[in-house]
Amino acid sequence: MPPQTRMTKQRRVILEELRRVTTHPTADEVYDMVRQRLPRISLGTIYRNLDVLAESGEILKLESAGNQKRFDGNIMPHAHIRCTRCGRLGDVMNVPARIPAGGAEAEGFFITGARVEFEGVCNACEVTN
Amino acid sequence: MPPQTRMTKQRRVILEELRRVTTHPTADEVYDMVRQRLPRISLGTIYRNLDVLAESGEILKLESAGNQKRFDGNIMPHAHIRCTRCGRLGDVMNVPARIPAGGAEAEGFFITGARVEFEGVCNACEVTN
DNA sequence: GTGGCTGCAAAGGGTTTGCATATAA
DNA sequence: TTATATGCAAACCCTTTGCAGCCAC
Repeated sequence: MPPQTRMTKQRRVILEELRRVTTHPTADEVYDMVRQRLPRISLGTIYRNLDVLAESGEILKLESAGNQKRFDGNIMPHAHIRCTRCGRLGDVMNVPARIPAGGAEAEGFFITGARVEFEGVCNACEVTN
Repeated sequence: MPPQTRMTKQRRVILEELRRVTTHPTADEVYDMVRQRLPRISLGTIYRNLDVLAESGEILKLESAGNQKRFDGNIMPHAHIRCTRCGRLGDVMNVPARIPAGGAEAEGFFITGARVEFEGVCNACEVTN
């Protein structure tokens, strides 16, 4: 049987902080947020809990472009918009159905484009299971 | 004025190898490919040239999900599909307009989903220019 | 009580960079 | 000739991991 998980103080606070914001923080940003309530928590614990919480479906580990992974306490499927300068990730609630060539203002961003990425399992991986 | 660039042997071979394949290699995969022709090239040179070539628009640095960046010698805009197991990135030429709930076989992948990511510049970055 | 969890620190993987030398233009 | 590019190696950033002690259940 799969190992049990324990709702430690650290895990609970990480989850609370992630649900409190809509900013899709990186692991070190979560670290800063949580440290204000649990000053002795370690970055390793942050990473371990983010993985556990993503694994159990309580948060989303965002498979988005960019150097650092970002996390989302809102598990409802929704699209994101990424700032190509600073990497900030915003939620997309209302976006014009058509983005004109010059760009469009929406969601606190000047939107310049969109990208579709399909995902699946390639034949090579399907064979080797 | 911007600094001039020189078409060195290394840069030319990197570009040729990238145009020869449709596999969207990572930097270290490019390294392996190029080393067969230029055994003394260094990984640092690979990274520097991939950046220069992407900057000048001769190749694409793919802003895709995943840990490692991937590069594309085909600069025509086109969508990609990523293997969630091994990270392999394929070109999307023909995909069913509708992916059924169970998934669909296409492009050498078993496609399970798709993700849209908008991109632009956030208000904070627009202000600080 | 005990197995999962923590803090700490070291290691890991991918990428960038400083420097002396080589070379395209 | 000379500024750009190279090879090498060290540094860098983000993330993962080994370990001894701790604590949720």
